[in-house]
Amino acid sequence: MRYSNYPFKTRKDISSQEVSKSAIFLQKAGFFEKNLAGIYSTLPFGLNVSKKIENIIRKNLNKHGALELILNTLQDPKIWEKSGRFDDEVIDVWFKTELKNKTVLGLANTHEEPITDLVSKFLKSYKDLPIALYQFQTKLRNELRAKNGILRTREFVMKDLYTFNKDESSLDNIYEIYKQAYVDIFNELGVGNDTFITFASGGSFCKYSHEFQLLSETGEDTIYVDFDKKIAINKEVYNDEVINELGLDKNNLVERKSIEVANIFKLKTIYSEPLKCNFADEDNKNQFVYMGCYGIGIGRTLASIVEVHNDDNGIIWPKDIAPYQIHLVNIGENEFAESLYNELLDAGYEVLWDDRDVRPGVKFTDCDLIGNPLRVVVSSRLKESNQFELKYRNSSDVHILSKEELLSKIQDFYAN
RNA sequence: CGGGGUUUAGCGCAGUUGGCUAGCGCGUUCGGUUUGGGACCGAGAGGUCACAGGUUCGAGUCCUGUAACCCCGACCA
Repeated sequence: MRYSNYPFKTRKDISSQEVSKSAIFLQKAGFFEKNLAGIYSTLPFGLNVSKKIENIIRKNLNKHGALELILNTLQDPKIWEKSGRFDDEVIDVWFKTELKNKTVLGLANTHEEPITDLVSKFLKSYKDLPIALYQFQTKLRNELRAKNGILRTREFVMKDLYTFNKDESSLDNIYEIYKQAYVDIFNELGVGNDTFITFASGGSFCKYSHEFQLLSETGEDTIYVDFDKKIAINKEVYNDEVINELGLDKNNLVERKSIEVANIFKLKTIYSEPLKCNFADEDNKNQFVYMGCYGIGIGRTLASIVEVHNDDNGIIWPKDIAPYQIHLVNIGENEFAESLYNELLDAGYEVLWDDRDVRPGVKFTDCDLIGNPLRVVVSSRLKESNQFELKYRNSSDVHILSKEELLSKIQDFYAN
C-alpha cells in the first residue's frame, strides 16, 4: 500500500501514561489505539500482524486435524450453572448483561462450558472421537486492573482449542501432539528461542498445566528456567519436590520474568460430567469424554513479540508476521519508485511504499519505527548507476545492489 | 478491591497569595525556501481548564462530591 493513504500515521509522542514498550511502539507506529483502560482498537497494520499470527496458528492446528468454528459472546447462564461457574465468586471477571425481558446473560470470558454443551449434542459413539475444535474469539474479562498496555486487556481475541478423547491415555497423546504444535507455532512466530514450556499449577483438576512463557522484564510472572533442557517452573509451584520430580537440578535453574502467552490444561472430565458430554464405548457403556484445552492470546502474543524484538528506533518484526514484507522508500524519483513498487507487487510481495513528499530522514525514522524486515531505497544518486539499496531492519549494514541482485536477495530472504 | 498519584489545545507541559483577552513546545493548516537520518522562515487555526455543585465582586487556581486514567499491592479456571 501507499503510506500516503494510511490514516494512522506515526506520531512522535503518545500519552505518557503508557509504560510498556510494546504499547508505546505499537501506538506510535499506528498498529493499535487506546480507547479505555485495557481496551484497544486494532488498526490496519495491527490487523495485518494479527492475521499472520492467526494463520500460523491455523496451519499448525489444521495439520493435526483440528477444525475451526466460532462460538458466541452472549452466553446462556444455564450451561454455566451446571458447572457452577456462573457464580461471580467462582469466576470474578464476568461481565453480565440482560435481555429486554430481563433474562440474564453472560459475556464470554472463556468457552469450556459452551463447547462441551455443543459437543454433547452430537457425540454418540467412541467412533466419533477424537475431536479437536478451535476458534479465534473475543473474550471479555472484567479485570480489576488492566495493565501493561496490550499485554493485559479487558477485551481480547483468544485462540482457544478444545480436544475430546475417549480415555485418559488418548487425552495424554493428543495433549502431547498439541503441546508440540504450540512449540512449532512459537518457533514460526520467531520467538521460539525465548519461549519456554513452563510447569504451572493445574488448578483443582490436574497436577500441572503447561504455560508457554516468553522471557521479558515486562512480564508479570516469575519462572525458573533450565536453558539447556528448555523447560521452566513457574514460581507458584516452585519447590524442591517439584524440581526433583521433573528431574531438574536447582543449580541450573535461573530466575527470570516472563509473559504467559499460552496455557494448556488437561481438563479430563471436569466439564464433561456436569454437562453430560458422554458417549457409548466399545462395550456399549456410557463414558464421559476426556477433554483438554489450549489457549493463546493473540494480542498478548503480538505485544510480547514487540517487547522482545525492538531497538531504540522501533519494532523489529520477525519476517513471517511483519505487516509488510518490504518497506520501499523513495528519495525523489517518484515514477521510478512506482515502477519498482508495481514490479514487487507483481512478484507477489507485500509492499509498503512511503510515497509521501517528506524529507528522507522522516521516512527512515518511520520505517525503523514500523519495523518491516526489509528496506529498499531508490534515489537519484542510485538511479544514475542503476543501483538500489537494501537494508535489513535487524542489521545496520547497507547493501548497494543491481536490480537483479536486489530481487534475488529479497527472494532468498523470503524463501522457505 | 486497599494505598498513592494525575486530569489545562491532538501530545508533552507552565499557569504565582484567587485578578485583566488562559500560555509555551511539538504536531497541524497556508505561503515560501529546502530534500540521504525527524529542515528553516513567515502567517494562521485549534480550549466546556475532566464533570457536577459550592464559596467569592471575581475561580484553571479555594471547598465538597463524582468520573476517568496511571503506578504499587491483592486478584488472575
